[in-house]
Order: sequence, then C-alpha cells, then structure tokens
Amino acid sequence: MNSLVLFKKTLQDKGYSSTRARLAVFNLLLEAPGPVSMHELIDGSRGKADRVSVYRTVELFEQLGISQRINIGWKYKLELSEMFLDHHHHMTCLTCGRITPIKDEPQFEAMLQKIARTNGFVVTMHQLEMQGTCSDCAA
Amino acid sequence: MNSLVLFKKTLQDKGYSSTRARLAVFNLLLEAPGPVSMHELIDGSRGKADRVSVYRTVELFEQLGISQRINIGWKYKLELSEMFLDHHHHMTCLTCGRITPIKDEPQFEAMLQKIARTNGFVVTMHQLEMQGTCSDCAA
DNA sequence: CTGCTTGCAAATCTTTTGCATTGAA
DNA sequence: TTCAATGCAAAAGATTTGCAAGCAG
Repeated sequence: MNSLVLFKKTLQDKGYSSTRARLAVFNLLLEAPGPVSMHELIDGSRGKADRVSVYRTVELFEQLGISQRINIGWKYKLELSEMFLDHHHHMTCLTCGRITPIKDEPQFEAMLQKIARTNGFVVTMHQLEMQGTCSDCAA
Repeated sequence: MNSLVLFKKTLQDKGYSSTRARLAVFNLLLEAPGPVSMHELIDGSRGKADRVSVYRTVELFEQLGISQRINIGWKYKLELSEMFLDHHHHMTCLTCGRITPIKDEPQFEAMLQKIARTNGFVVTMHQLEMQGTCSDCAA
C-alpha cells in the first residue's frame, strides 16, 4: 500500500481525521532524506500548521505508531516508524554531521534479545545510536 | 585509585580547580543508584551550587570525560562515564520505570564494530537503549 | 450540525548568557 | 594576588495549556 494511503487509513481506523496540519507534517517526514528536527518540522509547516499543532501532531503520530523519536546525541529527531520504514539504526558522523541509516542485521537483533533475556527482560523497543567517522570524512 | 581521588586528579591535570559546586555534583553522581536527571542534580545541589553552576559543571564533566548523558526515552539522564564505571547499556522497564544497567557482552561489541565497518564507519561511541518489561513486572 | 482540530496567547520548563563578586591555588 | 568559578538576574529556547473559533465527516 502506498504510504499516503496507509497514513490516511491509519488515522481513519483509529477515529482521527485527516487534516491539513497532519498531512503537512506527514509529508515533511515522508519526503525528508533522513530524520528531521522539531524545528525543521515547525519551519516546514509554516502557513499550513501552527507550531502548537506540530507538537500535537507529533504526539498523536507517536501514539498511533506513525512516527518515532530517535536520539541523536542528547537531542532527538523524528522519522516515520516501522509502519513505513524498515527497522534500522543510525550512525552519526561527528565530522560532517550526516546521519546514515544502518540496515538491520538479524544476527544483531537476535543477540540483543538474548542479552535481554539473560537479564530477565522482555524487550519491546530498542534503539542503537552510533557516532564516529564516515568513510568520506576519514579520507 | 579511589573514585574521589581520580576525580580530583582529573580536574587538576586538566588545569581546573576542585570546587564545592563540582564536588557536590560529582558526589551526587557517585552515590546515585543509577542515572540521574538534571533536575535531580539541581535539587540535590541546593545550597551548594546554583542551577547555573550545575549546568556548567555538567558541561565541563562531559568535556573532561567524567560524566556522560544517556538517553532514556527522548529525555536524557547523567551518569559517570567509563572512567568510573564499566562499559554498559541500559534497560528501562516501561511498567515500573526502573533503569537496569546491562553488563556489556564482548560479542555484542564486536558485532557492532563489524556492522559499522561494513558501512564504512569507524565508531567512536555508541549507546544502546532498550525498553520493555522487567522480570518483577512481568510476574 | 457537532465535536474534533486548530490558532493564538500565555504559562511553564529548560538551558544559556552577561556581569559583578567570590574563592582556590 | 589573580584568574578561574560562582551566583543572580535575565534572556532565549522548547514545550504545554486554556479557550474561542474553524473545519472534517
């Protein structure tokens, strides 16, 4: 199913309406080349949604599993959740600041589960953040 | 070497003085059973350091590698860095909120490096955050 | 229509900055 | 003594709340 359709269907199924503000934020997330900051969302929605609506929209999206916050340093950015994107992690280059999605390794996930189980936990969600130097900057 | 001594030596070696405010924040981090929020540090330092000094102290500590921020959800907390604690990750229980340190698995770290290398990265720092249900709450 | 959504104003909370004073070495 | 470190006031930034008006279904 096309992303936009899936988005609208998700809102509808949960009893929320598809409004201009929500569409605006969703499109920004969809078209962004990577994670987006709250500030960028607010800027990008100018004219279509007030700052406050962006906050409320993001909150709703998280509740519905449409988007999620990911940690970059001690700040956060937003991206579409696994309903729209494959599970992945992020690598931030400390030199150029670029954020690269890292395709998930099944082995890695398996080990994660094992470690959690060993400690008596059932993992619902996890997030791995890596920082370092990308190949471009290493050259 | 005893933590307090190591702490003072670190400040001294880098040319910073050992002051009441810094001692206060360090002790809070040292004695806390786990990661501490900025708010808790500010509260706990009342009478010994102003809110502003706590922020400045935390900034300095990070610069000197004394403490680090860890992500819990989309907020952050502070804890002593690897100069004082073994490398580990955190598991947050979504039911009781308790944060459990997870002892590091060499295998896990190795796999991490491999994944990064495959993507052309050299990893300087990484952080894994897991959320789920702890054994107590599962019962 | 009718209640969910939004915008605007303003309250809160968090973090940073400027500056005169204090304190550690 | 001397410059780093601190406290206080206030600015700046981020996020939340209350409420009347607007819009989707």
